[in-house]
Amino acid sequence: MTEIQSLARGLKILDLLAAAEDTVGITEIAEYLGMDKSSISRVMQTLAVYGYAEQEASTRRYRLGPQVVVLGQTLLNRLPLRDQARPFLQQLVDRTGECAHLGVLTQNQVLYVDQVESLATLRVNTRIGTLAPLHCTALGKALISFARLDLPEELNPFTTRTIVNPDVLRVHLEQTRLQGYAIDDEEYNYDVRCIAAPVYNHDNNVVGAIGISGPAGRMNLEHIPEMAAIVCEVARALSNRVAFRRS
Amino acid sequence: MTEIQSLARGLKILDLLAAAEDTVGITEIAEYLGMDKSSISRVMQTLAVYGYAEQEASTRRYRLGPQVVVLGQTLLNRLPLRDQARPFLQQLVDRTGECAHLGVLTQNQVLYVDQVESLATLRVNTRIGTLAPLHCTALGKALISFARLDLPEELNPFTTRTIVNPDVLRVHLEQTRLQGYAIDDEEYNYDVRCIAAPVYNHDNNVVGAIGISGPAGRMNLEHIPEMAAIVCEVARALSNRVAFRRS
DNA sequence: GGGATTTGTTGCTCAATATACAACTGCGTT
DNA sequence: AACGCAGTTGTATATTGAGCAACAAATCCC
Repeated sequence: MTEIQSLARGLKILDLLAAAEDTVGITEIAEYLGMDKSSISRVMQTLAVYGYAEQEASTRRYRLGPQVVVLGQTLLNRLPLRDQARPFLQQLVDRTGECAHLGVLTQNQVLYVDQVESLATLRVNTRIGTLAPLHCTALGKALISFARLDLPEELNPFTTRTIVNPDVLRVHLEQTRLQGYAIDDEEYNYDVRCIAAPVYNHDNNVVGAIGISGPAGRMNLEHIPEMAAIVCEVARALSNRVAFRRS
Repeated sequence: MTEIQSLARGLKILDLLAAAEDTVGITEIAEYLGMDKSSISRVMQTLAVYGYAEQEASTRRYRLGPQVVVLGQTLLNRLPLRDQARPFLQQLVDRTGECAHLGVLTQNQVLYVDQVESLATLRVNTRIGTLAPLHCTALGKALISFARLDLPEELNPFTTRTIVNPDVLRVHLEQTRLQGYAIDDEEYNYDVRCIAAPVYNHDNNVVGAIGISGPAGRMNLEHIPEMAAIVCEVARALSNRVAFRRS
């Protein structure tokens, strides 16, 4: 694996620009990458020429450029699942009162590609474009368990409830498969529970997962079965739609 | 201006991946850039490592990776104007029945950063993430005329109505400024007319523009004044909101 | 089914080029 | 007004990325 260093530098800088709160100066970037600021200056000029970065005229500092939006939306618009899922996400919100999300598998992570917010004052907001781990989110667990994928190598803990033992996780996923839906019981964020179910295409491949997230108070353990039933029902309806099956 | 070539190549490839309908093979890319496929192979590996491209397992061809969504959404979420504008765009749709858009200026182009669709059967759909020229779109003309920016160097024609003469455009923009709103009268797309007005912050700087787009039939010349009045009113209300002014 | 063709990956060499240093410019500060 | 700080530009050198060629793998096509 030969990695092209100057390209990799540029991409790392884009990541850095995204992680930064606001604009970033060339000196900071140079420090961060352990390089000379003159080199970074030229990298930034290149990124700017192609619209991936933008220099603020007044401060000469840099931020992400419009081209990243163009690319991001291009990819999102290319997911037909996304348009199809929208009304079903809305239905989930209407029927459960919690925020609904659509996730797909990429690079051993879940990518949240759509979201419908609930009207509740206290609500969970996972923005579109978020990447999250597979082993401790409901969407992620739905994806790996129903698509029968391998476990991720690293099972990092995020809360004390995160399942970090591969054997325990395997059993848990088997159980998930049997019950037809996945649950995240404060395994990624404290006070947040999620329920998710898979979406299939006409070849019976898992193409994504939809689910709801809410505060642990409302999503308490006795409500979960009925909410899960709704999630499963809507996910099944969406699968039928995706697979061109009628009803 | 010293451009870093290997980075530039990577960025060009991202643009290419976005322009492509579906996946792209390495040979095609190499041909397109006039390079050896081995070199491109390594570029693609680098892009893939950082999540900017993704290789389809079955065909070994490449597409955009999830990271571009992450970056794109990061930038969109960083625009506070976007969240603030949403209900005002909705109001435009409710009151005019046409699609409403929010645009900001970047790199001498308008970037469409939000959209609310109308319910009409025949409607104009300009997706988020679209970049469009300044001189022949209502949003673009609103941005340059009210922000008193220089004209773009190139005034490319898109329809027979596109204004390509700088002097004519200057007069037109002056008129736009006087009447308080900008019009695109089939200057970018045939059968589409748009109306837009600027949004100001508390320093009285133009931070964006909002407007509506519809088929020329409904947006006919006698309806435009009343629709323009609504656009101006809503844009003013949004400006007040943005500037923390009350009412 | 199997040879042929197309497509993507890897090893290796050499020339192109990206890097660091240093000098320069422009801003803001004290 | 002088200083200090941040970003840009010129230039020499060593790194590194490009191309060639061989390899691997998948697809085509008879």
